[in-house]
Amino acid sequence: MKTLTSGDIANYLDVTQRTVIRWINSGKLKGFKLPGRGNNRIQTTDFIDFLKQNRMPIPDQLQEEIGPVSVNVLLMDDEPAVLRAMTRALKPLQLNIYSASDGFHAGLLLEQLNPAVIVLDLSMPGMDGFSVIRYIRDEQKNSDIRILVVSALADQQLDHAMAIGADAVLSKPFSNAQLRKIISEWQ
Amino acid sequence: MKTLTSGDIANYLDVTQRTVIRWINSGKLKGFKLPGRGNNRIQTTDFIDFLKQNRMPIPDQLQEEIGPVSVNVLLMDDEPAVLRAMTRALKPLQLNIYSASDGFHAGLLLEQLNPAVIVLDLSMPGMDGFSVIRYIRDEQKNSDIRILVVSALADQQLDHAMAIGADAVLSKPFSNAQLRKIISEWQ
DNA sequence: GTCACAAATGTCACATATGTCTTAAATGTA
DNA sequence: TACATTTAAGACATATGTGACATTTGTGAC
Repeated sequence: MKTLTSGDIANYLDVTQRTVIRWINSGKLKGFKLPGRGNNRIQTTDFIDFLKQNRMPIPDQLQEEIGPVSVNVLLMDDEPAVLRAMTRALKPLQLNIYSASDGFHAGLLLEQLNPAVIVLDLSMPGMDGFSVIRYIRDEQKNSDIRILVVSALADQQLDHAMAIGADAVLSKPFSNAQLRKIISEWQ
Repeated sequence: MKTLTSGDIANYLDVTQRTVIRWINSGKLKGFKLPGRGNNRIQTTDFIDFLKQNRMPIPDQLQEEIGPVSVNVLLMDDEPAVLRAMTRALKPLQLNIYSASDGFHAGLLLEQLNPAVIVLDLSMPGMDGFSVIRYIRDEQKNSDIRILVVSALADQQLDHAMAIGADAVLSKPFSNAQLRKIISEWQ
């Protein structure tokens, strides 16, 4: 179990150790206390989660520890043709692109890949797109996932998607360039 | 009696061995001393108690020590009423019962729980029950999962389910006793 | 712009927990 | 047995948590 001290994190982020301790005590940063006087230890993975959740850059030294991170993108749409088109459109971005055409595989891949980005069609048979967004946003473990909603539904529905946690929406039909632009901005 | 040395614990917690010895000597961590020079030994259970008391994370390697692995059962059916009925029926068996009423949650829970048993309705909207069976049987990691198919479809379909990997089938409607009997035989 | 205000972060001192280093003895291993 | 490795303990160095207070930052009103 690799852990960091409050001082380590203070150095990483160029903040005072005092501040790190306050984050820990207020629950913003997960950690645990040694039995002595309560010196703090933070697991590296928890620290990285903390960084991702707050959209903070990951220090170079930590990048080495966790190895090269593969950026996974998960496309959810019930039309295979749309999936193929989006895959082609995103190919130049050098990401690992996976796609699911039904709810079962969407759920499977979401757990397996822990993707950085999800492109979600709101209207898939047997699966409520809104509940997918809600699920992701309620699971703090997944809360650093970026969600792009693509749909042919009315603007009102898209607004609702944004309200419950989507990071961006795109009305169908859209161009490859539009899709690429949004995704690439999240790298 | 499985015991740990001060060095073992130091490694587990990413602390100095010197610190572990201080915890033991101050009574914070329960242990006993060998007659020679007083080298310390700590029982695994005492160590785990210590971790729990101080709200410290339990290292992965020790997870197995803390008790029997729970047996998870995953029910997949699109009708909540059926899920509730099956849950009630299986309650006496003392299992951890989870249920999914759509493909998305079915996939999620399958990955999360790594269940020992799956009860699968073949006809769920937006999800092909046969492809679920095929998926599970193709993934060797999941190959020890028992699959019980419940369905109102014709016998021919049930035979096909058996052919591609189901362990048992049950025609709807069925009794609580029938369901319990099959699941309990798999324990 | 600037003014005010609240919240977050920084500074400092002090007691103490933890780390470092060394050495001799115990334990592991063949 | 003989050798390698681990261990406990002392002495000292360093890092840590806390409280009280100073400073900076973000925000909205004017």
